[in-house]
Amino acid sequence: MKLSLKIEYACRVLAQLARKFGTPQLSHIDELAEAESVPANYLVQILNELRNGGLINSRRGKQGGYALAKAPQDITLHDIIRIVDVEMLENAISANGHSGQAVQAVWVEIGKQFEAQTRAVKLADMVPADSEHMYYI
Amino acid sequence: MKLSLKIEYACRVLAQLARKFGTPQLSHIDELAEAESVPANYLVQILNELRNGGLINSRRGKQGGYALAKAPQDITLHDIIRIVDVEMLENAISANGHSGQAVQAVWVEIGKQFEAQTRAVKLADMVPADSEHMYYI
DNA sequence: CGTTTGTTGGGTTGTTGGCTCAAGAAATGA
DNA sequence: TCATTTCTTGAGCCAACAACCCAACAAACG
Repeated sequence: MKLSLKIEYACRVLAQLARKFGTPQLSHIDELAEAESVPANYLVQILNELRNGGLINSRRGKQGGYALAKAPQDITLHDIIRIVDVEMLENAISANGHSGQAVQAVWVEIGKQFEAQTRAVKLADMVPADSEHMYYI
Repeated sequence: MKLSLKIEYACRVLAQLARKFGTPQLSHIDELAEAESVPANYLVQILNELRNGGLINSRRGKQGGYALAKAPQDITLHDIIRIVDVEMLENAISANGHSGQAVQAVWVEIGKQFEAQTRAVKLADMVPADSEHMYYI
């Protein structure tokens, strides 16, 4: 399974934000970039998309930063992919050629299975167990 | 689920060859390219990889052409992908950053599921039912 | 007002998927 | 043996895109 760095980065950064969920603490870009080994200048774009997608909130100015907008149990992998790399979920295979229909049908089915799996995975599943700051339900 | 055109082409062309499996007929490139709407010049490469991968046989000269090397029931989608686009099966996600391990684990699992599905699909499943030339078992 | 943070939009750059082309080798048959 | 047909091999092209950088701007706060 091949995936874009963008998705990988988004998952890691969201997992990092999940650690502080429930606390009033905000994380800023440089902290996140440092903690999750993501280029800060690229992370800017990803965070913007995640905010526009409604997964995180942000505040500007002093004491500004980012925080999850929902509980880690309420964010699925599907949500993340849909926001940062929707192309991965679209099934772009054509039905051209004599065998196009039959081949397409097989791949559509595989695509459905994949989508179902992304819906089953929660952000909470991607937060390391040894997380120091536990979020309280 | 996003996939390369190369895989799409390979599936269609193999499905086309599957129709003639069991007969002594060989298909040549132009026929295959025409029947499955694949650029002939590109198809050359794909057929070479499939031959090197052991899925098809070829003969040069007059009355030359291509034919399946195995029965359509004995070729899996996994075989096809491994030969023409192995990258799709490798899981290239890193474990960098504080949350890298946990995120990687989730994706490795999804990758395993995907691989299992590709192993379950046979070339025979991609051959249109309305195929004129039926191969005999 | 000045500093700190996020916001926005525009580059840049290297890689590669998809495709083309041409010279060569083998098989056939006349 | 020669011409024709087919596959074989290797090289090269090109637009598009992933990944990343940067600078000007806006708002929050003390």
